[in-house]
Amino acid sequence: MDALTIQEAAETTGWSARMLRYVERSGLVTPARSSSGYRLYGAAELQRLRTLKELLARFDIGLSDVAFAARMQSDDDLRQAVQDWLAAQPRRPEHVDAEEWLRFEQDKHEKLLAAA
Amino acid sequence: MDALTIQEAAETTGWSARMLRYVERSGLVTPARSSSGYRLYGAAELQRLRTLKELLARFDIGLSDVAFAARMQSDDDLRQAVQDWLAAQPRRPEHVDAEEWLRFEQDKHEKLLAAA
DNA sequence: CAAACCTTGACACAATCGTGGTAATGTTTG
DNA sequence: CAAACATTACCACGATTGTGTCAAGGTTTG
Repeated sequence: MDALTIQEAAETTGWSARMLRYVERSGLVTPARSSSGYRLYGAAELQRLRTLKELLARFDIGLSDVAFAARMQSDDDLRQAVQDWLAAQPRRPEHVDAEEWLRFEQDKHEKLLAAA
Repeated sequence: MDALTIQEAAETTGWSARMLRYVERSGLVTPARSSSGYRLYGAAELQRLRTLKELLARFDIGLSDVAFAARMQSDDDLRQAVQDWLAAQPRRPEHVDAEEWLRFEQDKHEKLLAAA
């Protein structure tokens, strides 16, 4: 199985060569290097690039989001701290005022409409 | 009264009133509302604001990062897709590839020369 | 050797994030 | 009632993300 240069990889994955370098800088897909420094994309990298593209599009998320998820996965302290913080909020505010505030908002809008 | 207005909450949490509204818009800390629409920060929200501030500072991450983590936690499909993608990652960059590729290339050249 | 690649670095630009302000207007309170 | 405070909506501005392009120079290859 041979490896593709950045331009070839770009053509077969739908990314631009510029973005392949950016993706690499983000730490998400790191191709091997030839002895003279050329990036070499193998089958594994190409597959990861294609699925990454699909992942971003499907959920409308960014490279930075996936990079953060990767950081959370590799940094135990970070993952623990974030999950602890998120876990401390399982339910919605149960305030009875919510409903009343909604009516208030509606009133405000009606007033604005009436004033026009 | 155990609920603070936005200005009082700002003073006791270290956030600015402006940022408390921004944090709310990010979906991370949502105070209750009075019947006239005023934000009401209770002990739980104040605590969450303080720990959130500490979390961001400690790991040098942004609100958007925590917001993404929250989205991953509540969206099963997203979490699954991201974790699947990350799980398919090669353990660690094996720099063996460059050498092997080099040998492969040399072989190819030798074969080509031999065939000529 | 020359064309066509590759590399890093830099300039550029739109969009978003993280903050701070101000304005117009409604609410609470001394 | 007036001062103080809330609300939303907007303007502003630096930093980051995502993307393109171009320059200067090394590499591969016909």
